Amino acid sequence: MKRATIYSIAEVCGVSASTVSRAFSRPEVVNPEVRELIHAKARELGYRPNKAARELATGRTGMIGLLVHDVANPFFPPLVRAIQRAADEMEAAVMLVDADESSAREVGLIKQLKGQVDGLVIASPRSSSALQEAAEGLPAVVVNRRMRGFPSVVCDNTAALTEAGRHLEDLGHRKVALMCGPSASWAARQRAATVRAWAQGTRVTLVELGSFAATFEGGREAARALVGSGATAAFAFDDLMACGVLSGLAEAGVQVPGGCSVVGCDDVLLARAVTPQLTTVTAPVDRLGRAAVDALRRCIAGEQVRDVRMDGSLTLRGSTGRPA
Amino acid sequence: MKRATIYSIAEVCGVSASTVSRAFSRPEVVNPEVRELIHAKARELGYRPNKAARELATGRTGMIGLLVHDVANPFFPPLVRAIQRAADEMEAAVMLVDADESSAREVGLIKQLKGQVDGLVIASPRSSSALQEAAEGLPAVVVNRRMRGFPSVVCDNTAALTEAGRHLEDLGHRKVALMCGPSASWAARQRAATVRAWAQGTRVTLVELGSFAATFEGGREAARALVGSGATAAFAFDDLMACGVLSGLAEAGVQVPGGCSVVGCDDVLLARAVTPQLTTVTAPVDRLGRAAVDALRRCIAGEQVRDVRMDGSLTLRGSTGRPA
DNA sequence: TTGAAAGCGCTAACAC
DNA sequence: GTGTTAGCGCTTTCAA
Repeated sequence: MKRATIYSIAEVCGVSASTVSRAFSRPEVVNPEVRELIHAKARELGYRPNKAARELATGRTGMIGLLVHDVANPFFPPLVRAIQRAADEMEAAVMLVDADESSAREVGLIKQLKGQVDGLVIASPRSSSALQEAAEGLPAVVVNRRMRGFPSVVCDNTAALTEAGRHLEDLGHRKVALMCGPSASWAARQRAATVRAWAQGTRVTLVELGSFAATFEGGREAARALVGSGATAAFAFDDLMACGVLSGLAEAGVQVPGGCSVVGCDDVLLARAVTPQLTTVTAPVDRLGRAAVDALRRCIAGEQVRDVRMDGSLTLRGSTGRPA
Repeated sequence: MKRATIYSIAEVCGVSASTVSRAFSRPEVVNPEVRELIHAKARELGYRPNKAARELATGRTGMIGLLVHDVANPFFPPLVRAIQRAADEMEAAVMLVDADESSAREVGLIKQLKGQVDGLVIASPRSSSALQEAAEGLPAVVVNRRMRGFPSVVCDNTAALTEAGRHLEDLGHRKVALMCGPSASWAARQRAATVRAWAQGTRVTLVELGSFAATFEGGREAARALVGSGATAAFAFDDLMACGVLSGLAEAGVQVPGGCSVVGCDDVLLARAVTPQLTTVTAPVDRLGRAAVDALRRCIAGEQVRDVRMDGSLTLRGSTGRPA
């Protein structure tokens, strides 16, 4: 009682194995009647093509790798889900690998992945030339950062962050803190640059704090720096940090938004789960994931792929308000 | 300039391909000198065994599937990470598939996975006979629930929840709410049963609310029910729900823990990110993941595998205190 | 439109 | 210890 193969089907249908193969891979070239017969029998026998055999013959695995910096960071799971869905639609399976926050592991993982996947989506905020080198020869796209040598799919937060700045200014804030993320992070640099650019030519004084780790703890640390800064509002690098800031401020007895307003970035689940809920920049995660897979598909097909950028949007919630 | 194969190495070394194959798969049976030569040349040529070929020959893929109900639920990412690490150590790759919270999708996914993986870790809170049927013939273990027909690795929260109950009683609570999770969830039933059992024979009156969705929103809904209940403390099904409860209580103007204490379960990242931080039952996620992979390995090897249970532990934080 | 046949890279008897 | 050989299941020329 073995699994059905093209041979067993061929036998049942009285045709050759190659015809069965073609009935699936290039249906249009086989006689419609024969094709239908083959499909019918295949279904009946529960035929499922053997991926390994196909891979061995074609060199294609039907899998795409997804390298994430740290699955436990709340930004990633929705992205993983989105990528998975998109891959699903193109009949590809996703092999997830978590770099465990270690850039060193990343290059090892990529090398392992090579030959196991047809292409790679890199969702890692840090760059490294070692990483580029490791991915050499493997079609790959980078998501949520730009990186030399790879097509990228990024969320552009410029407009939304600028809007957030104006929002703070409108509320009457005149001294705003910028709590920077890790300088190795592309997104952190981008966001910081955006906020600085916005502050130019406004009546707002920008106080730069940090950098801090892009973690909850990093945010608590940032809060301690924030308390003495005199700022009445603050941009956190991301929502995770922003939540840490909320926690730190609460501990210091500072009301939010009365004593200090806080703006996050990404709009992860967490952002809605804290009190007050975070004003933040919402990233179009589903679209990012879909675009990444799509770009990768084209990479694999050998097409030239252009960078994709899509805008984040400002989402106002309870963590911003008038200074007391 | 093609990739090295056992043949190219064989040629360079002046031995047969089988010897090269053996030098890797069963090194002890080949002449040490020859073996070293082969390994040296292999390294030099950058040889990486072709997984597809091996799979085709052996029938083993070297991959394990990981079916999660919803990666975006904060409970899962750390588990995914742990499983991944453990799999890594046994040279297996993890294929993650997200059921997108749909039990129906789960069975489809399992069928797809079949033949692509050597075994399956099922991390899904809902049972279904369809699921069992789908996994028929595929070595599989279930994590964080028990399920007929599969070995399971679960966190037993009985002791810790009971301890939490005593803690509340000691603090002076006499009316405690139990906010039940989805009745389809094994964990929800377990936890509810534990809390009920604890309440028996104490001076505490238990008020059962729900069931509610195991989501943040479900928690907010639960909070509305909680407010009118007269309870001064509440067990939430899990941390996510507990966070929703905090949010709902804040909205209703109820202080935590002064107006109402809240106990969560799982100790996800979120639990520490909210204010006040949640008193909760900490699950040994890393050990759960490791045990699951280990059990699966043995399943695949054909060994008889027994259920594994490990205890959760009570973690006291700010969300519990004396009733005002 | 179909079939025969070679081959993808590796493993696993089996014989030496 | 080592080589020979026969597959694993599929794709893909090439002929018919």
